[in-house]
Amino acid sequence: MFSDSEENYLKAIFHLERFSRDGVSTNAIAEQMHTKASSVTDMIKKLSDKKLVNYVKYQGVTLTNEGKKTAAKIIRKHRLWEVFLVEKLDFSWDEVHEIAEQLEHIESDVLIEKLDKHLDFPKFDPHGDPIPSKDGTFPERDKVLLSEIKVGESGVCVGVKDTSSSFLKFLDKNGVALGKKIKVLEHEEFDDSMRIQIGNESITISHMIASNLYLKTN
Amino acid sequence: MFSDSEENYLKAIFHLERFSRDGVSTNAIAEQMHTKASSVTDMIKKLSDKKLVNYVKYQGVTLTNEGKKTAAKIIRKHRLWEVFLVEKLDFSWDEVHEIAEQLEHIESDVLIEKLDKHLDFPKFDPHGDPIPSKDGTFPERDKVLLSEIKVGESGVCVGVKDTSSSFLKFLDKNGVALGKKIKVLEHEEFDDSMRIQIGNESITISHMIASNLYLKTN
DNA sequence: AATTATTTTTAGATAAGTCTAAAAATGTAT
DNA sequence: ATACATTTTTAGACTTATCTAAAAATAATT
Repeated sequence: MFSDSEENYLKAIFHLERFSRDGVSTNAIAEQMHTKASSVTDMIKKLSDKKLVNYVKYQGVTLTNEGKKTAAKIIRKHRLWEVFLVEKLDFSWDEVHEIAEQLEHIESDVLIEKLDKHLDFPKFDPHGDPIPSKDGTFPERDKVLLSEIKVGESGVCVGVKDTSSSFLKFLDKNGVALGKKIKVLEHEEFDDSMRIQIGNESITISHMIASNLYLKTN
Repeated sequence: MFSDSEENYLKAIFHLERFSRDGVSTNAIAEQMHTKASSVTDMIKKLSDKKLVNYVKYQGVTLTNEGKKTAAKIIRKHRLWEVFLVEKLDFSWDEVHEIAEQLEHIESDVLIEKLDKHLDFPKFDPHGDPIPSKDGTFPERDKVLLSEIKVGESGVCVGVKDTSSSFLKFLDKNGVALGKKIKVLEHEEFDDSMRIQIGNESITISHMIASNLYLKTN
């Protein structure tokens, strides 16, 4: 249906659209895709011809409904494959991104529905990100950044904001994982660092860390 | 490492090499790949530059050791994915080829070893074809074509020669599957058709069918 | 408002993979 | 062995996706 490259652009625009009120800029896409602005313009024109984005010269792009649906489908595939890699093949959550980047382009509707079933219809991927349903809707979860939680309160870790390998490795090293209960013990005004309880351990984390961890508080 | 196209050519040459004493001809490759002879020549030159095939103009090609190793690796991936699709995702054996054609190009050594383990190190794919090991060696199985088996003798179905969807569908329809016991009841001299016992049924099959089914006789 | 800086687009080039049509080499038959 | 047929290669063109460098449009600053 669409080339890998087209799919990657759609995905990038989808992610960028959530952080920009109006159109997504050419440069923003170029940075996200690690490519040059001129290449982006070329591709945007093609996507526009195919009615996947709304494009006005010099004004950036937005996804059409068709574009959004297509992007959601790719993200669905990516995240389902990530669940597979972690749950079934025993990968750790910081190793799966590159492989899922490849697997997300495999074309077969039957495959992805069977995979979904095999994984027992997961709603969130190993990083806590929502898996869109077949029709493109994202399940919502009321999650709060750890940095917003008051001393004495606690929650369960349900996701990360930053998904870089180095951050995920840091979390693993400190016993932080999805499903773990975290309690805020202290909050240092000066630098917004926190002491938190996780299992039997109590560790100190920087604001940088706390503002990239999502908890579900109930 | 190699492009999808290069990998597909290597695979095609690998399969063709087993049926031709000397080099594989350009036309043979073109037919196998559903492409034109001129395209084959172009690709052959590239593979030759990369030392994956031995090429002398107008003389056809043979795979180098490196080429053979690479081809075996792709076939390994293809067949492991086929096992996954049938065993884990509940596809039937006639539906998996096209999807495996895509999955075989996913690049990750760790992935394929973890998949192998997840599948409990299978030696044969759903069609009974051998899965090469990591180092490129193919497990052997002493199998005989059903057409070679004498009246009164029996064996267990372990593979097919033709793997076309229409043939596999025919087999399913007639209750033939891997692991099924088959006994030869009659052999018609005139057209080499056979009456065979499979489970409680007895069916008549043409020579065309019998010469595309492998049995293990013991 | 005019100038400077930044962003975006265009123009032209390159690489991979494919094709058609024509030329060259090889194989076959009288 | 000469002529015909087939196979293979070459030459040139096309598509997709990318790039650099220059031009055009927009944004920012004095």
